[in-house]
Amino acid sequence: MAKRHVSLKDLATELNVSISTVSRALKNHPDISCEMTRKVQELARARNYTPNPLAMGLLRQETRMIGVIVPDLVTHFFSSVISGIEHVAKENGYYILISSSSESYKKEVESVRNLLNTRVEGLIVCLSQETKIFDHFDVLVNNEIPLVFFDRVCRTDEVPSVVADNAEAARQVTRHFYENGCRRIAYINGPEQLSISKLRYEGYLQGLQDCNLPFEPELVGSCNLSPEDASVATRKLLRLKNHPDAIFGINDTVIFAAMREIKQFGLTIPTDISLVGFTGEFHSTVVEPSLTSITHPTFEMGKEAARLFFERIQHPTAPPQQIEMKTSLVIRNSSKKKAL
Amino acid sequence: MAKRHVSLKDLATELNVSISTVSRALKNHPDISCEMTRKVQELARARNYTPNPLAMGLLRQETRMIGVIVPDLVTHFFSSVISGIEHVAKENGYYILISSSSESYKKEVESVRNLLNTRVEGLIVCLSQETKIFDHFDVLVNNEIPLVFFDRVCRTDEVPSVVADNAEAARQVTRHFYENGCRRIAYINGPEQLSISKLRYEGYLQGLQDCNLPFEPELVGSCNLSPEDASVATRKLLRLKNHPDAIFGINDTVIFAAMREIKQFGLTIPTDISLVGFTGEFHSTVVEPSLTSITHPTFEMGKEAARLFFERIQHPTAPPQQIEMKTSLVIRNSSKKKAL
DNA sequence: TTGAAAGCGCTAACAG
DNA sequence: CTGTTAGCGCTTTCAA
Repeated sequence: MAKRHVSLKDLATELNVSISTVSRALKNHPDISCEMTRKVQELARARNYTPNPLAMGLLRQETRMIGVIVPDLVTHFFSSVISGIEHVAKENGYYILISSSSESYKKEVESVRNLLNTRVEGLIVCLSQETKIFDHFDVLVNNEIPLVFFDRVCRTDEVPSVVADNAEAARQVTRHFYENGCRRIAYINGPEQLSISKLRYEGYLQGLQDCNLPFEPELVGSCNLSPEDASVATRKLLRLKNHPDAIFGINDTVIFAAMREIKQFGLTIPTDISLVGFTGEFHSTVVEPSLTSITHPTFEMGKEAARLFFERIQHPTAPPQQIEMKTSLVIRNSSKKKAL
Repeated sequence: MAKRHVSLKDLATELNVSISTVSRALKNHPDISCEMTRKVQELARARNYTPNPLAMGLLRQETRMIGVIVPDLVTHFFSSVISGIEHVAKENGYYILISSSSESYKKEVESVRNLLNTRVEGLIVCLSQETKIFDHFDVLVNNEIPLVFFDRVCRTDEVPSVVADNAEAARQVTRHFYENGCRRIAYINGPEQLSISKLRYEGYLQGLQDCNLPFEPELVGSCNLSPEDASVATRKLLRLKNHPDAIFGINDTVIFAAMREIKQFGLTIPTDISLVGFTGEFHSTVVEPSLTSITHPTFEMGKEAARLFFERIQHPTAPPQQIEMKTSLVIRNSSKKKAL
């Protein structure tokens, strides 16, 4: 802050009045004479006065800051959700403080602590993939500090959350495969503790039932969400005596890795293996073949999360809502079997 | 902040000592008896005391927050740079306040104002593509408020900055094309006011000279950085009576759009047209053909920017450095002409 | 219609 | 070794 900002005191001194007069004049308090009010406001503008949020924060016990914890900053999904959060936050005069957990439980716990120490007014969080224990949110829940989860959620009976219609989407994908002639439909899941893993897996199973397809355990892979691990899982599927004719991946990273492996294995998409991902990536359209995928309204998810957050600020004890965002299956070339 | 955090006063009351004693004990002041120090620190831990940064900020006139303004949040380049900034900021106990200008001059100006009003200690900025006037940084420069530019920069004689070796990289790309047999090398530039546009264009020209290739104005396109505009620019190149046999794009968005257009036009990459981008995208490897590209050390750029920022905090009036990051040309399939 | 004073949480100079 | 006091910028009683 180098050169100090001008304060009420500065204005007061210059006008030879008291600080409280200036304070009141600035907010058009009826007690103050029009004359005075005008003079003060004029000077304030001239001197470029803006109230010091630190002082206000100290006084009102509010910082107008929201802490946001995401597993990473660089994937499209998270940066896009953050963008949505930022949008609504800005509308409400709030700033967001972003912290990346790098998919690490330990860092997530630290981030919660640090952000609270910074006196954010609450948190919007997407769980790291390692997180299996949820105690670190006790402080928030017990003290009625606003908390909202998105995408990867927990404790939904106590904490409001925003999610995609995960199960339904996965079910739809499975049926889409079936309708395109696939009969050995594989699924590459994420870490089992993640809500999205559970739900998308369930949807997959339901989809199989819908189509009267048998469930075959060998067709279900899983991975932490790294490209490397996804490649391993894909190769395992490819090496089955009877490889799948369709693969559904839990997210972008997984499906792009799978795509690479399939090509490298010498198989053709979609002729040999159809592929569908769960992604909002711009790049779905730029890969070859273009990728059929379930598309999140990511920006909207961020906006919803922020909206829930502000509701929480208003009514910290209201029963927690869960908002389910509709996804849509965008059909491109990776799932269109040749002549049908 | 719902339930108030515990304060020094709370601890003092509970221990029946003065606030200053508690304050000193907490920082192991030699004046305080071991006995007292122990007792205080124990209680502080038990009550989960953490100093209130608002109070500290007010007192010390520092907020430990850096404002970061980027053109957008969702492209890999920016989210990755932000990630780097966050990393170094965290190491120094600082938080970053992110604001997106959405490539709009007006929003950039607003962001500068808002962030300063929030009392960030300084700004790290990448200019919006619309920005041609740089007055909004006067406040910072004149008041010695730390400011660092990255990637798209201005006023480099007054403000420290981090950039890629733009000209050199573009020159290298041009030569790479030449060495692979291309003779009609096109370049799709960004808005001319951007430093990166100027420099990469210069590099392109130098490259042509190096190879003794004539400069042909019709081979230079330009666009704002949207996919749509990039497509238009590409189509214009493709419709030349004698279309280029190589295209270099100023960034990811442009080159991916170009890739799509070329395919749609019925031409083959790299046989008909070689393609090289300026990108750090993971997706370079997933498109078909895989994309040869100049790769930024984006995360490192963020770290450097933050480092410069902290130097600036230390020495606000030191002569401004410009750090040039080495890029590297990663050769993949999009630029390998068949039999050479 | 205006001013004085207290207090938000903290530190530091000054007393004792 | 510990307490008192002032002050960072602001709002808000309470007094005048």
